[in-house]
Order: sequence, then C-alpha cells, then structure tokens
Amino acid sequence: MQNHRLDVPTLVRALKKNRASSIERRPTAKDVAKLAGVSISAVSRTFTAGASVSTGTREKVLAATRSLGYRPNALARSLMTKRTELIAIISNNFDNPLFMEVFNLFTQCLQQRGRRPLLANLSGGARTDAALDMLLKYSVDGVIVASSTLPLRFVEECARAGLPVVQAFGRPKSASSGNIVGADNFQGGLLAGEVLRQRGYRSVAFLGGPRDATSTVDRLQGLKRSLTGTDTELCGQVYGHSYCHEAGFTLMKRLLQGGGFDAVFCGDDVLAMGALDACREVGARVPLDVGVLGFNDMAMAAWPAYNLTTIRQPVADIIMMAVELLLGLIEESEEIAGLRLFKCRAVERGTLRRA
Amino acid sequence: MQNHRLDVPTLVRALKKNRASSIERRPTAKDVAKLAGVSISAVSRTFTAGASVSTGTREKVLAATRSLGYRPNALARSLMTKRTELIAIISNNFDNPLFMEVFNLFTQCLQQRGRRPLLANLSGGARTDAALDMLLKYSVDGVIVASSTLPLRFVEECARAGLPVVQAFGRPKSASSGNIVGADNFQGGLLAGEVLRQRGYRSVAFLGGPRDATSTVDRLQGLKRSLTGTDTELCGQVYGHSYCHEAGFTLMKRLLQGGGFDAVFCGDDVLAMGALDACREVGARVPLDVGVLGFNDMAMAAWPAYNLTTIRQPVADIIMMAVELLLGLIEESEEIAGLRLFKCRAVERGTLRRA
DNA sequence: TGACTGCTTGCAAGCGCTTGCAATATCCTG
DNA sequence: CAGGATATTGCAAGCGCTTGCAAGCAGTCA
Repeated sequence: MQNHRLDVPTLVRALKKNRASSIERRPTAKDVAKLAGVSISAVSRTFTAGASVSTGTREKVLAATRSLGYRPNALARSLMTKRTELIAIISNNFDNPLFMEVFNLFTQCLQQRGRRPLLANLSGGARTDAALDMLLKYSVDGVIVASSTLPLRFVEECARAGLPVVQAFGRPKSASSGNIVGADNFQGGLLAGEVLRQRGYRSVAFLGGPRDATSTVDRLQGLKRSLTGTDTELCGQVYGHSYCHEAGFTLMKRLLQGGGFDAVFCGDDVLAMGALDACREVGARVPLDVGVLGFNDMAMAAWPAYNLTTIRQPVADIIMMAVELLLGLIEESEEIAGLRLFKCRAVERGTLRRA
Repeated sequence: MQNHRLDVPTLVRALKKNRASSIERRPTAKDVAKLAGVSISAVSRTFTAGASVSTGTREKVLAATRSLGYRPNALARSLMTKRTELIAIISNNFDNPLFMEVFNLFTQCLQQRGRRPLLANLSGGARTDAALDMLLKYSVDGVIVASSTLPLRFVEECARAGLPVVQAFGRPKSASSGNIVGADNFQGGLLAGEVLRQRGYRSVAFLGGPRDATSTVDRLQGLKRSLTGTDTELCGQVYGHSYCHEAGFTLMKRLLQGGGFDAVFCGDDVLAMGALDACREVGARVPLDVGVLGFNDMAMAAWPAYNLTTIRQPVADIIMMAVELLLGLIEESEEIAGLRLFKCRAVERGTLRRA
C-alpha cells in the first residue's frame, strides 16, 4: 500500500501518459527501429527512394513496419527535405458546374503523382491574403490558381514569395508575367464567328460574363476579328456580373426586347442555358428565330433539355499540362514563364441551324 | 590568391549555400529572435494564444516579424502540438453538381474556423487504402467523408486508426458505429409520398440510384411507408448504377414503355432531370400524363428548362453540423457517436400537378 | 528590509524525421 | 589471400518549432 503517496497531479499525469501510450500514440521510426533491431537511419532509408539499404535490413524494417502499422510522418520529413508534396488549389468558381469537372481532374491528376491538394476557397469574399498566409504557413510546394477571374495581385504575391505558381483557365489582364495554361479563347471566339457565319447567321449578339474577365474579353475579340470584312455583323454586346444562369436569362430577355439579331454567342454554357430559357419563355424559337452558341461544353450542355451547340475547351488537356508544368517548375525552379494555350473546337448540337 | 585551394565540392556547396540564403530561404523564428533581440521562445510565445509574453517583447517580435515577412511554420509546430489543423475531405461524388455546393460550403466553413481542407478524391477507382495512407502520413486532425456511397470499411478503418471522422450525406449500410450527419432520407421519402398523394397521383414508380446506397434505400422505405394503407400504390422500382443523368434518362424510358404509373419519385434531382428529358423525348406530358418528383433541390432544379418539384435537403445545415461535430470530436476526443438527421421539405415547382 | 507572490524569460530537451560523415562490412580481382 | 573498391550502417547534428523548468525580476505586505 503505497498508493496513497501519489498526489493527484501525478495520478492525472500517469493516467494521461497511459492513455497516450496505450490508445493514442502512433508508432514512429524509433519504434520500428527497435523492433527490427536496426538504427533509425535504416528505417528512414528504407522509405527513401534511392537510399542505400541492403535487402536484408529492408526486409526487417518492412516486417516491423507491417506489424506495428507504421507510417512515416510526412510533415516531419518535410522539415528536412524542404518538400511537402502539398499543392494548393485556389479557386473562386464554386458555382460553375464546369469546375466540378475541373476539381475532379486536378485532384485525380495530383494524387496519381503523389501530391496532395490543399484547397483554398476564395469565393464569397474570403480574403486573398489569408489564403497566401496559409500557403506559406503550410509550406506548399506549389500553387495552382484555377479561375478566370482571380486578381492578378494574388498570383504576383505568390511569385514574390517564391512559390511556383501556374494559373489555369484565364489569364491576368496584363499578361506580363507568370505561367498560364488555358484555352485559346481568342481562337475560340474566332471559331465561334466562323461557325455562326457558316450557318448563315448575319447579325450576332455577344452575351458575356464579367466585363473584365479576360476569358470574356478574348472570346469577344476573336469573334470580332472573325466577323470583320464579312457580311455578318456584331450587333450588340451585354455583360453579366458573373457566369451564372440568372445573368444569361435576364440579359437575353433584354436582348430579345431590343431585337435586331439572329444569333447570340454566349461566353459560357451556363449563360447560354440561361439564354435558352429566356428564349423559351418569350417564345423565340431556337434555332429558327435565333441561334444560341455556348462555350465550354460542360456535361449538361449535352442534356436534351438544352442540347447546346458550343465551343469546347479541352479541360483535361489544360489540367494535365498545368500539373505537368507546375511540377516541372518545382523540380527545376527555373522560370519558364509563358502562355500555353489549347485550341478549342466546335461541338455541334441543336441550338444552331445546320450549315 | 588562395582560391585555388578550394576543391570543387566545397565550391559547389558554397554556391548552393549562397543561393539558398540569398534567394530562397524564408525567415525562421531564429531570424526574428535575433532581429528583435529576444529568445526564440519569446517569438514562439508571441504566436501562441495564451502564452506568457509581456507587451514589450511582443511588440518587438511583431515588428521584426513584419520587417522580415516571417510566418510561423505550421508543420514544424504540429510536430510538438500534435495538431495540424488539417481536415481531410473524402468524396467520390465529383460528377454530381450538388457537390459543388457541398465543397463550397465545407471549405468555407473550415476556413472560417482556421482549418485547412485536404482533398481526397475517391472517384474513378482510386484505392481507399491510398487515401487512408495519406491521411495518416499527413496527420490530419480529422476526416469528413462527404458521400452517400463510400464503403463502410473506409470509415471503420479511419476510426480504428484513431482518426476522428464524421460522415456527411448518407450513412453506412449497417448503421452500427460512427458519427453521421445527413438528411432524414426516410422522412424525405415519407414527405414525397404525401406530396404525391395530395396531388392525386395513384400509381407511383420509384427511380433510384445505386441499389445499395442507403440514401436510395431510405428514401424508398419512406415512400413505401407513406403509401401503405392509402389508395396510392407503389408500382415498380428501378435502380441506376449511379446518380447520373444518363441513368435517369434510360431508366425512365424503360418505365414509360412499361406504363401503368402516373408519377415517378426520383432519388436524386439529376436522375429526375434525366427522367424529364426522357418524357420530353417520348412525348409524355409533365405533369399532365406523368408527375416527376426529385430529391435534393440543387441549383439547376430551379432553372426553367426543368422547373423541378423536389424534396430539399438542408445542405448548409448538414455541413455546418458536420464541421461542428468533427471539431468537437477532435477537442474532446470523446466518442459521441450517433445519427444527426435533418428534416427535408418539399419545394413546389412545375413537375407535379397542383393539389 | 526581507520573505513571498506572480510574471516573464531563456535554456535545453525534444517532436519525428533526414543526411553527411566516418567506420565497418562485403565484394572483386589478380 | 591480400588489397582496393564499393556498399551498408550507425552516429550525431539538425530541420523549425514548443514547452517544462528554474532563474530573474518586479511588486506586495508585514
């Protein structure tokens, strides 16, 4: 009976310790080393590609690893290696169904390459400096900015902080610096113009997203260029506050009230769907009275309710290239700044009349 | 001239060191301490809530911090604190537009509480053990499983590994263990039955998602219960391989060929939209010939092209509760296992006839 | 004045891992 | 089998941070 000699704090500590060791504590390299009868270094080296370990010790270590359920602590490792394998994905497009596809592909692509996506949501007025703060605190290896409308400043700040960053989908207004991969929106606009002309449309209206989004601007420029010197004219352009259905719907109603056009080129499929719904409501027949052309080719564009003719941007190619490029930047840490643009192609469906 | 005494390796090392210090190296607590004329501990304590620092030293530290652009390294910190503030979000629903909203809310909610969402994409045949591996290697504080169809095994494995985990949207088939928050799918099904009866429908077909998804099962059970003992009968049930448009479309066509029903309750809005498109194609008038009722109330359900009457699940409530609960679990580390279900409500639109 | 209290502060150990270095083991070749 | 080349191994230092502890330092009260 010497139990009564233990005071309360000591007891509490003992209990905690016990709980920690019996229930909680995850095995460390030290535990594995002890069980395997080797040094901690040996354990570390078995889990480091290209390190020098004999098959004998490797086997012993692996056996101990299995029996303890050990997993190397990636965070502790990063302290020495200066690599976390964490990649930040920054976006503010959480309302566009296309980005479901974008996130899906990005995360899958990163996972396949052994990287972990850390998400930063910049929609709904979240501060960009808070996002930057987290990137730095968590030592991400690189940053992917997936958005057409994120402020140039953010990308610049990342770069200044020495973070490799590539921007996917859309480019900053002053295309000065940075690595950008996206669709060739100008060429897409060009293509849109050609398609519309071929189908015999002669007065095209443009229904775009935010006036200052480069995606919108470039697509319009392409369209303009493609129509200059032809018998088809650009006759009006309207802009929405964002790429949303409601904007497409109200803007299209406004256009239809004005009249004087036989087709509308929308800067985004969601806008186009809004526009189609507006046509339906007003009783304008598509594609007889008015042709509607979208942009992106998101999954829903193919659904029969819309059956939208659209300009497809090669989302998968863009994403794979963006990841490739970012990992390259991280590896070499050389600035290979530049634009990488993928060609768009037209997807024929039911909202333009046949050629 | 003693340069020639430096051998090549030494030179290389010197160069590297130089590059590292001049270009790359981010300031550490040590740098701040030196500049501020205090100890490293003082720096640490300045950034630790509740630690004992005089306002004098705190000011000095903060000044040095600003002038160097210092950010505490969250990963190094986690080594001692055993907290990373990383929360894993696991999902395999990257094809359902509803989950755009889900991700948006989850990430915002976590960010607001100072946590970082680490994403694991389990769609497209990614191995669940690889996901678990990453959770453990990166020492996430907790796990949110956002899916209705993820294998129970995964949740169990997390729990066994000592990871606090809550499952949002849908529950494992054997509801034995774990923390689950979601919509009350049974009540939703009940409600669906009532709504359909009130509207005078007498023969209801059920068009569900995967046969073994509990969301599907529960909704059907609710529907059945609600119809028993009434003059409305359940007359047929079909299941899709997933909650996708194509499944809804083909299943509905099959149902329409068979005939013998005047309304269909779909286990998901996307299925319902597929069903509506099938009706349109076949020429079945909605809601005259056949009523269509969805589930979820995703944004697109309100778009005029579908204008879908549906059962709404309170996504935002579920997500806030899930986060709340998870953070609680992490804090207390007590198992407060249980189901937390939110009531669904009906959203009246145009695909059911009026009462 | 001196003992006592309550804050601050720096020291040093340590979180779980990597890695340069030197010692040791292993393998070849003649 | 000697002798050199190559491979493997453990030691110890260190990554950037936190934290228990004891020393230092006012301030308080008798």
